Parts: sequence; C-alpha cells; structure tokens
Amino acid sequence: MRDKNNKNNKISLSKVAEAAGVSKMTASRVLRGEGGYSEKTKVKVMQKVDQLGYLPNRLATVFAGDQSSTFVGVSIPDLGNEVFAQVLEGIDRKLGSFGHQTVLGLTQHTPQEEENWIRTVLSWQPAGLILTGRFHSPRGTEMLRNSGIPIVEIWDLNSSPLDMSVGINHFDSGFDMGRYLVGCGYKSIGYVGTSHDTANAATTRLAGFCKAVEGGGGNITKQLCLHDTATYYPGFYGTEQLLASNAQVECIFFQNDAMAFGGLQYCTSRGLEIPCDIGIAGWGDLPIASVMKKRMTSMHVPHLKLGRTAAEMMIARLSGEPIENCRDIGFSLIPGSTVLNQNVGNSAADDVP
Amino acid sequence: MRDKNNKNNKISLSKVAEAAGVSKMTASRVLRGEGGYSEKTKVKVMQKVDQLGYLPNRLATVFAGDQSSTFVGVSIPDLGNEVFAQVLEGIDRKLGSFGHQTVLGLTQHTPQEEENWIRTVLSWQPAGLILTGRFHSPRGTEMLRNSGIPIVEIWDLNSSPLDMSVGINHFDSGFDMGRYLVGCGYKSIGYVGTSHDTANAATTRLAGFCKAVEGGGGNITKQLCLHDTATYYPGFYGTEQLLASNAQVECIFFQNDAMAFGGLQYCTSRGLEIPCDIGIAGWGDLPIASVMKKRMTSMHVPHLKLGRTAAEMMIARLSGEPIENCRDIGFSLIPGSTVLNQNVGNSAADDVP
DNA sequence: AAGATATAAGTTACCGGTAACGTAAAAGCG
DNA sequence: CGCTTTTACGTTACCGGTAACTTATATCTT
Repeated sequence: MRDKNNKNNKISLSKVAEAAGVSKMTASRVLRGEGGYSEKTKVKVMQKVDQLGYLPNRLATVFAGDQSSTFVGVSIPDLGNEVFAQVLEGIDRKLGSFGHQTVLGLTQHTPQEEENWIRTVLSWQPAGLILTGRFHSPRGTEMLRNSGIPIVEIWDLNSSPLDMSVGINHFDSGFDMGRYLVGCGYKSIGYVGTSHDTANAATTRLAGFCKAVEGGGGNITKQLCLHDTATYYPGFYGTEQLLASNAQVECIFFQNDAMAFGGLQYCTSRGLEIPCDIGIAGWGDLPIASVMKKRMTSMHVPHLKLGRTAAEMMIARLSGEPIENCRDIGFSLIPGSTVLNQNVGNSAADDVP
Repeated sequence: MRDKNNKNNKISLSKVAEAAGVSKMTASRVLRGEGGYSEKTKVKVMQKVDQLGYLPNRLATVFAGDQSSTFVGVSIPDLGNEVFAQVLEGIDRKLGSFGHQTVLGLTQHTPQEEENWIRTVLSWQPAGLILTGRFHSPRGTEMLRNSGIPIVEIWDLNSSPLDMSVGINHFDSGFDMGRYLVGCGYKSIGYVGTSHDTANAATTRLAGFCKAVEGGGGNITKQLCLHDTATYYPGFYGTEQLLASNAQVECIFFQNDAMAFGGLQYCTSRGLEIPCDIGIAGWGDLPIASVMKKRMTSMHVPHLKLGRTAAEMMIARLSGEPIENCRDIGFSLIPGSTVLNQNVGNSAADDVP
C-alpha cells in the first residue's frame, strides 16, 4: 500500500498492449508511428492509451540505448543578477522549442559547486551542457572532457573552448569603457564591485579597464571589492564607502548596472549632481535603463540573444550540423548621460584641458 | 566510429567490476557502501573507479525500480520578471542542498505550454513538481492527479490544492492596496497592467483592488491592459496612454513594480511631481526599491522565502514528514512616498476633505 | 495455383543498475 | 572437531522500453 503499489499502478506499455490485445512491440510501433501495423490495430492501441492515460517512461527509452536524452544541463552563477536570468530565459526558450529540457544548476560562482553539479548532472546522461564561465575545477574539466557530449561555455568568450563557446571578450569591454572614460577627460577614477573566489568575468573586465585607464594617463584612485552580491544596495553603500575615503574620484565605474544604480542613488541622495559633480558608469545595460530619463553610461550586451545563441549552437551540434565552435556575440558602449564628455568634438582621447 | 562507440566507450559498472576482478554486484555494493565486502575488495574497486573515471548512470538506478529520481520539475511563467527569477533561485538553492535537481519549464503564462511541459517532465519520472499558479488545463490537471507524486502549487494560494500550496492571497493583496489608496483620499484611480489568456494572479489582484476601491467610494476611471510583457517600458508607454485619455486620474496602480517604475519615469519626464500631481503604486517590491530615495508604494512579498518554502514542503513530503498542505507566506503593504496620504492622522478611510 | 514478395505482427535479447536469493569459505562455539 | 553462524561474495531476474530477428498471413506474380 505504499511506494510499491505506486510502481504497480503505473501504466506501462505492456499494460496498454495487453489491454489492446497486442504485443508490447506492436504498441511501441504504433506510439512511435514507425509503421508496420494496420489501421485497426493503431486505433485499438491509441484508444487504450487514451483510456488508461498512458505516459511513456523516457527514462526507459534513453536507458534502452541509442537515443540520448533530451536533457541539457545549464549552469548559471545566480539569478539575483537580472542579466543571468535573461540569459537563462534565452536558453530555455530556444531549447524548449526544440524539445529539450533544461536541468538547472546555480553554481554561485564557485568551481566546487560547479564540479558537484557537473558530476550529478552527468549521471543523468544529458544530451549536452551549457556552462557559464571558462574556468572550471580540474576534476570538473576532466569530467567534461570525458563526457563526450556537446558543451557550450558562455559569457566569457573562450578562444580555446572545451568544445564550443559564445560570449564576449570581457577584457576588451572593460578596456573600451576605460578608454571612453579617459577620453571623456576623467583622470581619477574609482571602481566599485564585488570580490570572488576565482577569476571571473568581472575581474577580467576590471583588468581591461585598469589597463586602458592607466595606459591613457588616468588613475584608478580607489578600487573597492565588497564581499557581497553585485546588486543595488551594495552599489549604494559601496559608493558611500568609496566617497568617504580620502581618494580623489571624479568618476566611478561599477561592476554592473545594478550597482551603478545604487551608486547613482547614493550620490543623488547626498546632493551630488550627475554627471557634473561625479560621473557614473555601469555595465550590462539593464532593462530599467529603457525608462530612465538620464540614460546610464553602460555597456550593452545582448543577453537574450546570448542565451538563444548558446542553445542554437547546442542544437546544431546535436543534430550534427557543422558549426563554428567560437562565437563573439559582441557588446556596444552606451555613452549615456551619467558621465560628462569634457572633450566633445575632439577625437584625441588624452587631450587635457 | 560514431554514437555506437560513444556508448561502448562509456565506463559502466560491469567494466569497473571486470577490471577489479569482482562481480558487478560486489562493485555495486562497494559504491553504495552497503557493506558485505572486505576492505581489500573495496580498495580494489575504488581504485578502478578512480582510474577509469567511472560515473554512475542514475537513469539506470531510477529505472531499475524502487528509488525515485531526484528531479523536481519547476514551472515558472517567465524570468523577465525579476520576481519569478527570485522565486526560482529560492527553490533551486533549497532543492540543491538536498540533492535534488531542478528541471525548468518556462510556461509563458499559458495553460497549453504548461500542459505540454507537464507531459514531458512527467515522462522523466520526477520526484515531484512545483508549479506556478493554480490554474491548469483539464488534461494537465488529470495528469497531475494521476502522477502520484508530490505537487506544490505556488504564488497563488490555493485553499484546495491538488496536493500542496504556498503563496499569498492575491485578491486580498489587491484589496488591501485599494483600501489603502482610497484611505489616502484618492477617488479617481487608474490601472495599468498587461492582459493574459487566462485568469492569473495579476487579474485576481485587480479584482480585489477594484472591489476595495469601489466599495470605499472610489472609482476605477481607466483600466489599461496592454498586450505586452509586464516590464519597465510597457509601464512607461502605458502611463502615457492612460494620461492621454480623457479619464480623470489622481493615482495609478500598476500590475507590478517594474511597470510602476516605468510609469514613474514617464510622469517625471512630463514634469509631473510625484506624489503631489499624481500618485503611483506598484506591487512586488523590487530590490531596486532599496536604493531609491522616494520609496515606491508597493506590496512586499518575500519571494526568496516563497521559493525556499515551496522546496521545503516538497522535501518534507518526499521524506514522509507530516506537513500542512497549505501555507500562506504573507505580504505587507509598503506605504512608501509615491502616494500622498491626504488623511494623515485620521483613522477613517473614506473621509472626504 | 505455386512460388515470390509484402505486410503485420510476435519473440528474444539487451541497456546498467539493484533486489533477492544462493553458496562457498571463514569464524565462532561448545 | 564438527556444528552453526557469519562474511563475502556470485547468480539470476527484473525495471520499460526498443533493435534485430523470426513467423504467420495477405497480396501479387506469371
């Protein structure tokens, strides 16, 4: 009267076949529309399928052999970040339209969590995996290598991916932002972000940013890496901390737009005029920007498209179509109006007034 | 040299056993730590497991019988809405910590999509399902009923759930907001939201809202249901449409905070002062509110906790613990400062100046 | 009408694990 | 020392489908 019965109560193909007075194999053929049965038999079987409410057991099908499952494992750092939520949405919609199912893994930016998740999800014989980031633990990498299934690494573009990669060059995007801000005439620039255990995209962006700023004659006067999530409120209090320090800061670059909005609100609440008193630059171009009067200076990345593309690459690979294994999805700088371009009309970037 | 080989190349338990010079069954016992083997044998087997990089095939285990899978299917309308992203995060984190995996389904608010997803996900023999919303297609409901697995319906509180339910009473939350706004002295109130094929939570909220407003002597002068997503920009242009109509509107209630922010920005851009010229009320209390100087009048719902609770109920049920099958997670009105309370100090709600 | 061919089935074996049962050797015991 | 009990395995069967093969009947040839 417990689990056992549950099992027994389940309608299997054999029961349908028995009820219809045919063999299991004939019922299987009807359900797969494979042919080799009469119209009369088909009707008999389908009637019983409806009547008994038969639901196939895909586990058995996949397990039986040749067919691989329709699962695709997707690892995402976290969903608190709107950006990743959109990437996931793009992935799942596209995968779903091709009959695949997303098995989610929130890996919290740690390779250990990711490794555990990889081990678990591989045990379910997925058709493929989509992973965020290019860095994996050694054991994780080994399992991925040995899995023999398609793997798409997203977010960070990886010129020598395990298998396939789609994303952007975060170093370059940071560099471009740095060059832009220096080009606007800023000399003393601050940074507010969060810290992570491992090298990640934000760190790479910061590296590119620093290189551009310092190479352009500017200075990163203060760099704050909070032990917190990269959301609105940490942006708010991080800015408070930054401005409370003695460091001279004419402009702040934030890890992402959410933090930048937090920073913007802090500045406004302290009576600072943006961009006259201080410049603010974010990264990621959140949807909320679409309604803000003062457009945030930011870096636009096509998140949904990134997710869709990752799913498309996966599907192409699964269906054996030839596919380039590295795709740059691109980014574009949004000048916005939260920084002041002190050199409007000038093309030279390092022209000091 | 194709798929077949892939299969052949996979390390199965038999291969490990063969390599270690023991039977399949002994290897199985070692891996499950079930006992009944010598220390020497254990070492031999584990060595080969490491050496060959054996990964168990959970499909086979589940398929084999007694054990149910560790999958939990989770359907979410969409992730463009930050609120649902947070709910999902809460669910997956909690499920993950108990060794369960989330199989995602984005059902786009349509019962048909949900039905298709239910059919597919059930074929994978999940341990349980978590569904957003209380309304399902007839066939979907039937499949759920027959599945015999734990089911948690979230978001909408369902006093007679299929199995379990956790969420809030959306009618009441709309009612409370309506009563509050009328209590503030507003008489002519507008609404901006989006339309859906089926009755959903937002519609229920609106119903409660209307009842409170009309019952309190106020009027819904204009009600806009856009055929669009419930995000920032539709809130912006929806407000434009609303204000362009001849309807008299002193205050606008929005389907959610994202739309309310869009509306707020539209009003500000047109030189309207909030809340002096027009009141704005949202729903959901987005994280961005934490940094806005002018706190949005809204309804707070503990999203992460909602997700966590749903997962906890699922896990409790799966482990056979007794559990109440209906949990009200509650909401709380955030007065904010985007509406003007014209009766500060008064307790009577329908006091007209 | 006899043989060749097509059609509509049924039979068997297998996927990778595990439960249930069987068995030989080692250990315990009076 | 011979008996029972325990330990450490091995064997067999099965989960729910499907591939590959076999068989029985219907249809087509000339």
